[in-house]
Amino acid sequence: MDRQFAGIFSEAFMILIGLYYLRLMYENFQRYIDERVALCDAESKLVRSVAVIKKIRKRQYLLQEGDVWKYDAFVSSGCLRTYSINEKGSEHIIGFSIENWWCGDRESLLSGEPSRFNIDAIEDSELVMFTHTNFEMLCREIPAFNQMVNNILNKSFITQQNRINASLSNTAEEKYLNFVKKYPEFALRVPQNMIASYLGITPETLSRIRTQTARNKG
Amino acid sequence: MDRQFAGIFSEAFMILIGLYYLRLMYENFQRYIDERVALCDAESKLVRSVAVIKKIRKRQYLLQEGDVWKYDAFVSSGCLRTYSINEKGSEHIIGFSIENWWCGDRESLLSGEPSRFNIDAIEDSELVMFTHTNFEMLCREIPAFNQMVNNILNKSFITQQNRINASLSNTAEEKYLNFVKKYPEFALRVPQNMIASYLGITPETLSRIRTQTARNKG
DNA sequence: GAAAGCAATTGATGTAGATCAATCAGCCTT
DNA sequence: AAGGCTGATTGATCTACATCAATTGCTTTC
Repeated sequence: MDRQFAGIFSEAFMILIGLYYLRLMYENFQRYIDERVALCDAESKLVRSVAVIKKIRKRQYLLQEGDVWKYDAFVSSGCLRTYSINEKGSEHIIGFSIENWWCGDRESLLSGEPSRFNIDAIEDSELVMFTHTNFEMLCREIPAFNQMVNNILNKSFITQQNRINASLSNTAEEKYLNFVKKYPEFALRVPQNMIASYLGITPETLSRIRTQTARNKG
Repeated sequence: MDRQFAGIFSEAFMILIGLYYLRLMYENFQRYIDERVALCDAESKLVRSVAVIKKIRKRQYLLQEGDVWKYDAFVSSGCLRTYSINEKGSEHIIGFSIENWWCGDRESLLSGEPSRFNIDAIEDSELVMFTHTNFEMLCREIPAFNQMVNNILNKSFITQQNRINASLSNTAEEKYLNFVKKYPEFALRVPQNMIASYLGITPETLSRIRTQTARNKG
């Protein structure tokens, strides 16, 4: 009897912990939204009602090449990478996503074609996801939400433009130094070989660049 | 008396020709819109009422580094390039815009900061331009217009994503062959040295690639 | 706590593509 | 028709970065 009680208790406890975590994970997204737009109570509830929370472990795939991507996904904690694999079998990292970034393959999402990219977790991660249908509904129903999404898209566009410019104009060393300046968080969390891949250089070259610049600084 | 009449006549004639051209230039934009959205008469007129038509000559600047870009610009004929100049003084072409493309510097437009890019005409060109304030008004007043703009932005984002992927994954030759496949119009109209700059290779390398691939095809 | 993976470093060597330089061809100008 | 630009081609050489290979220090795993 005692034991049974303990069992029930611990089960209930686990459920509570589970709910608590879910709340935490969503709260980060809530905060992100609140910082950007002022939603009324009904609107907030609408958003919350279609949000799906997903946890994925380090090394786990969120998307595999060949699959169709159907979500809009917000990273509430952790870190993921989006990358392609070319015919020669080498990986090239298109982008990283940490807390408060979005991730996914927009091309596959909008075209309905299978993705040419892979996305996997570099750290255990937590996501707030929306099916694209729901996401479009939110954009339609909540103009301010739509406006926010638009801003994000605009910013991403600009970021990519700058990355293209950098890839054309800069040497390997310049690319790395600019990267560190622009994304110091990444430089600390992401393994060096992945940063190299993102910059379009080999891990060996990046290692040499680092020892050289460190030497020059004294 | 005769001569004076001839003068007036020819002047009126020139004005008519001028008006005719303006109509033509705008018509291309009108067609572009009509292919994408169904606007009612009042909406079409609203768009037309804030459109400004601009002609620029080959080699003329549309935007110079350091200036703030304030427009949304549609290319109704001709061809332009957007490029940056790095500290070493070398030019790098970020993008080309031909008929039915848009051009400008979104970063400067949205941030209000001076642009780091130059835009000039590769051919005599005709543009339909909107001040950003007017353009935002159109997006606000005409939901379908807003939707169209959003689609364009999404597509541009995807295009850039793919360009980044190509720049990381492909050899110079692959980049060129993909470029020709994807944008055959450009390959014909744009001088080779500019294509090289766009691809991030030197004109010499591009020339060698071309002779080699031609030889291989027999 | 040994074994197995994985990431980073360092060295030796290779190469795609850059740079430098000269020539050539097609133009616009006068 | 002649000179002057601009862009393309070709050759010789150079170099930034890649590739290959070995070593070392880690985490992860059983």
